[in-house]
Amino acid sequence: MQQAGAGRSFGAGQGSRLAAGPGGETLLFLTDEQLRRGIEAMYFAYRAFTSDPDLMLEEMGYGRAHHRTLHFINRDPGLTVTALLDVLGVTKQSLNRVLRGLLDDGLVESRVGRRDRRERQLYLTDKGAALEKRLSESQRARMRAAYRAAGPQAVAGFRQVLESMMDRDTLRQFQSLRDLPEGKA
Amino acid sequence: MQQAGAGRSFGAGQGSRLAAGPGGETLLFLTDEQLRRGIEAMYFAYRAFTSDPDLMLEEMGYGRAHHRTLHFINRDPGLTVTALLDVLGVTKQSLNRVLRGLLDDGLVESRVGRRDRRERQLYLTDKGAALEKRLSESQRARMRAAYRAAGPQAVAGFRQVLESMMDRDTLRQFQSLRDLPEGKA
DNA sequence: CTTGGAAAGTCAACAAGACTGCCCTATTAC
DNA sequence: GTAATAGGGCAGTCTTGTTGACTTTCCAAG
Repeated sequence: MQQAGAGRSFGAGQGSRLAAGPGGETLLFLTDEQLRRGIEAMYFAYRAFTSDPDLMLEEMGYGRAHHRTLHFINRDPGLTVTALLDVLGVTKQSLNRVLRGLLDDGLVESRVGRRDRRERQLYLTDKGAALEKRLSESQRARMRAAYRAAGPQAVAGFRQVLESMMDRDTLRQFQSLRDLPEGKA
Repeated sequence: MQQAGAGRSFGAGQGSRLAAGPGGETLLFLTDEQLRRGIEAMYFAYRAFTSDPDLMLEEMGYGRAHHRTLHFINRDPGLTVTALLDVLGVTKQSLNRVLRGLLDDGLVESRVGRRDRRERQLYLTDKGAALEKRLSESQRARMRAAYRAAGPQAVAGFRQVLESMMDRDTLRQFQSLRDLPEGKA
């Protein structure tokens, strides 16, 4: 094992100090330099994180926006365009161009809403699901490897920090995405 | 305390199992769903993470590319254009437009290299340093709050996972950035 | 039943920030 | 003296985001 650099990580033990606060809780003193390292780690990791799907997408004329669209339709089949707009945080026009491409290429299917016939409910076709699977599997593989290399405690910490970094609305959005539709592999 | 959602985090204790591997090392069994949660957390957190600087930048007609440029010039004053190109991972032409803007607006200064007069060494002006400070302080504040909310162990885990997520070259780049120039506040 | 408004789609125009390819100068290295 | 390197500039393209304006479809309240 020993995935890239797993052994000699530079965690919180390097210059940061712990102290008991007035209420007894543990406080962390972090230097600006340590925070900056965290910022840079975030930048580089995110870049690496998106690099595998980006390569596949580029080959077939798609971009990151297509990936995100496929991802959220896959996670919540039948969601409306408005719901998708909300989770992606982009404008209708911006999404529409991407969505039209996916519809034209037969990766996504748009059905008239059952409750409200103005709404369009979005589903992946088999072809779309296949691409989504390819894309997400590459990211899962990277995430899995990182998790394995860093260990269970690190995984918990990773998620805690990421969640704490979100602002209220984003966190709410993230958490409302909690429940998945079916136990798909 | 209790920054947004810090308390009820969904770390590794929810469905993941630990087991002793053949060599005695601890193994983590992660479901695809848990990995997907990690992927989404990364997406939402990164978006939140860049949102504060993005707002400031937009007000003054800059973009994220300007931020990154200022960041790396600030971290390593006097670095050459090629070095900056390398760390940003973009093309010369792409950087050039951004860099020209910063030079024209008097945020960055370009001096002829001392060793090699073909090279241009880049420095922030006072004005540039002031903007960089504003931008990075907003991100440091967010990072600091997240670290405080999540705790020291979480911080270590966060960084371990991020590092493990980088591929070889990215990690090398990240780690070669290790040493900072001076003890600036 | 009509009308107001919401949901969705479409068209046009624009900007940032990536890209490629090509050309040019200054300077260093061989 | 020539080749290679560092950098800059110009032209054009692409993706993905943005506004603004307009239409169609459709539900629901008057």
